[in-house]
Amino acid sequence: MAKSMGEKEQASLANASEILSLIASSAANSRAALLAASGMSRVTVTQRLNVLLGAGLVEETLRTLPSGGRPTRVLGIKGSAGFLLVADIGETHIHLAAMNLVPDILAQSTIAFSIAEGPAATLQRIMDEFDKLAAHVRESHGFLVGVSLSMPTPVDYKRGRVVGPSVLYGWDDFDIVSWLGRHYEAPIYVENDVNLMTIYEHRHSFPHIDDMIFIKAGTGIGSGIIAGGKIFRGAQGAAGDIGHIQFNSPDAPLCRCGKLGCVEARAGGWAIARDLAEKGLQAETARDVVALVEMQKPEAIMLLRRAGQTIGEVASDVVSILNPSLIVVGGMLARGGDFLLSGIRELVYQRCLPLATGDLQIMLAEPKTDSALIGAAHLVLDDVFSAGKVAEFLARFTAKRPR
Amino acid sequence: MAKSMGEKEQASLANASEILSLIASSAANSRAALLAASGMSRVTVTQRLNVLLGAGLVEETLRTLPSGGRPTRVLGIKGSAGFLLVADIGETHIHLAAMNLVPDILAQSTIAFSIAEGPAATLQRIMDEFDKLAAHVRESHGFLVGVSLSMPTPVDYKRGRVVGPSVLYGWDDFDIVSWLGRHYEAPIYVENDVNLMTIYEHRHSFPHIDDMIFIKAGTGIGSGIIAGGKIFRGAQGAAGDIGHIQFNSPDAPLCRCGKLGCVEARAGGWAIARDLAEKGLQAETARDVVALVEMQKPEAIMLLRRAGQTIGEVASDVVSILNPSLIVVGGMLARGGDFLLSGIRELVYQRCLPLATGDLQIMLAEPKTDSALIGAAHLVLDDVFSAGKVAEFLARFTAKRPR
DNA sequence: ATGTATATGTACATTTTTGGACATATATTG
DNA sequence: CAATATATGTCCAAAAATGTACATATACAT
Repeated sequence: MAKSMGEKEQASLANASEILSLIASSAANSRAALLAASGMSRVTVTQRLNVLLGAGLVEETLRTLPSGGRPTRVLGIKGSAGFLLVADIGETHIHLAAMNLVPDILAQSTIAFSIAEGPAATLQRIMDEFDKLAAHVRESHGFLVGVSLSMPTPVDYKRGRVVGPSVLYGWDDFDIVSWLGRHYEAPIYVENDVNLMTIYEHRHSFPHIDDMIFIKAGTGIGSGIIAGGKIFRGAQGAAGDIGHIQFNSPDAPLCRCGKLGCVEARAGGWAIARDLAEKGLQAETARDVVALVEMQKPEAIMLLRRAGQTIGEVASDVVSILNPSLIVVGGMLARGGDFLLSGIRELVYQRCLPLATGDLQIMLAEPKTDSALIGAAHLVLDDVFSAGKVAEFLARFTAKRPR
Repeated sequence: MAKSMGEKEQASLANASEILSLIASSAANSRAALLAASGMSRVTVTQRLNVLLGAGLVEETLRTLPSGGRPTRVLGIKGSAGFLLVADIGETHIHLAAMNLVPDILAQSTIAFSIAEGPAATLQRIMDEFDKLAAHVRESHGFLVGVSLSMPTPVDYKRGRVVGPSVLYGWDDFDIVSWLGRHYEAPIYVENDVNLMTIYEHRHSFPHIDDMIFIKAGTGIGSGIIAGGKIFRGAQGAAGDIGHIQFNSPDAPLCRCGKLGCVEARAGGWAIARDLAEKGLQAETARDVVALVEMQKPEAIMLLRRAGQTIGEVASDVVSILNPSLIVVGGMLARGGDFLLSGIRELVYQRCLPLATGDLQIMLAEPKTDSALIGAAHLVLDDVFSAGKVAEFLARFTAKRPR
């Protein structure tokens, strides 16, 4: 009898997948909205929702919506229904975290990273660290929902690996997803850090904007594209790679990529530091550049503004091509205040047609260290709860939780 | 009793919407595929499909797929289940057609167009001409499914109107969709011609390519973007407007838009004609330019190749930003043979990172006069049969057809 | 406090959908 | 030609979803 009960509930959970997907994707956050969005009858919605509430996957939040009558109870995924393991691989350090499904960071740590170690050894160290982090949360959040890695390089998202020659020698074409997949019974995601920061900005600050660009101006220059409300990756996952667009000029500087006159070689943090050093100022990194700007050094301010103009030049191309309604500028250089931004705005308004700039907003991102990490969590959650994959999630949930 | 039968069939038709959508969108073209795609039981699929077959909306095509057993009968929308009225407004002429749902052209005509007439008078003349065309097909294709207009200007698709100052003085912000909507009981669509040509290329020649660009090189220069398998329009419908991206150079020519050094002012048909005329050759239009190239005039060949390089320069920006897997080049200048194409390829391969160009194809479109018209039809059909709108289509179908 | 509006739960008869089981159609293979 | 594989139709009992009616919860307005 107990078994048949278990089976029954399992079956019901499987049926509740559509409801779960709607709630998780924020497509519907109340019973009434579920009714409208699902097209199912009230009875069915109630039943399936009750299954989800009973299973602890969904909860009624404290928030209610005024309605002129009994207030609407707002529904949401229960943050503690599971946990995620995410890691942001930088050029010198790896930042790791265990997160709930909100997603909030529950536990985090940082370990050193050396490219020389190679992918397998590095991934092994990440797994070891993940084990420690998981130990903190496994009791309270029982269920590993997904694993997600942020990479400082181009990533072919579909194939789950780093592509193209990049700062990570030896990682090119290493099948990260398969390697990690052998050790976890949860889906693995690998994505480029700029795309993840873009997802964070979109999901966190501008969820209702469908077409936007995030520009990361740090050591290098990169961007991420939200098109029709979703991250746009292109054929190889290389979309948004604006750092190596070239401009002709007599003094075109040599870029790290071997070409002349790339945006990055003109406006990247390393390029500004190079130019400052030439002028006798102490600067090696993007952080140094910002420090000099904060110290009101006129050379640094001038170069940051000029970098903004260069970025504005590509940004104006992006605006002409994509016609976004918002450009968010983040990365270390964006912490240098409005000098960068005003340079960007200047060029965009100068070079784009009024049609494209009429409703265009250009603004700085709020400084946020963990944005790639949180973006990596959103990536997992969006995929796992997507219409096509909720069923799979529910199957794993049912299999793993204690009966 | 007869009435209750009618109601019954009507109700069944409404239920068949999902099946219809799957067939119309080519997401499933056989009973087995419908089973898999819909998730419904075989019995239900059979029943609903029979309703659609009975109503004459869907048919078994003559084509079968080999299966190692009884061959799969391929299903498709019945072309004669309805008709479309489409018009392609050019700068001097309007090309109109009545089309079936394949979509094929059933009847067509061309009328003169003068901008001075203004939108209301022009639309009235289009409607008159549509009436004549509809007379030819109403008997055999009873049901007006949709009306679609191709415009030679930027269009805000969502708002259904021409936007921005353009060659169509007086049309800016005129609410075309509402105006026509008062006269037809069918949905009205208005879209930019380059986007429609892009849709045609995608749907007709490259349906399985998800990320591609169509560049129209004619009098002006424009482009359309397919991102994730769908046309991408941006916030105001101005995405793909590459003709007015500027390049700095000492000799930057003045553009029609008032800026200096736009792509169009360097490589558009009018710009090449201008340069040829300066060299003493007889040329006013893009067609003249191509004629001179076909006559092997070295000046014309040189300028066409240089135009290709200029277009290649923007194309390389587009590739860096969007990472498409295909660029198709069409428009009048594309009929000048490979000179334009080789210029484009040269610059793209020179300026883009290998990651983005590795799997990139760049090719000429097949010359096709009606591509905007057919694209306009695809636009209607894709929307009308989309998951969210099939139900509405079925309701109109049921209401209009004779009982 | 009372009335009204909206949100939400539940029992039950009715209608739909599903899962098999069984039957037939039409290829390919030997 | 027989054997086999896949495609497809249909009957029927079982399961699921729906519509309806009735009941309760909680806010706002008077």
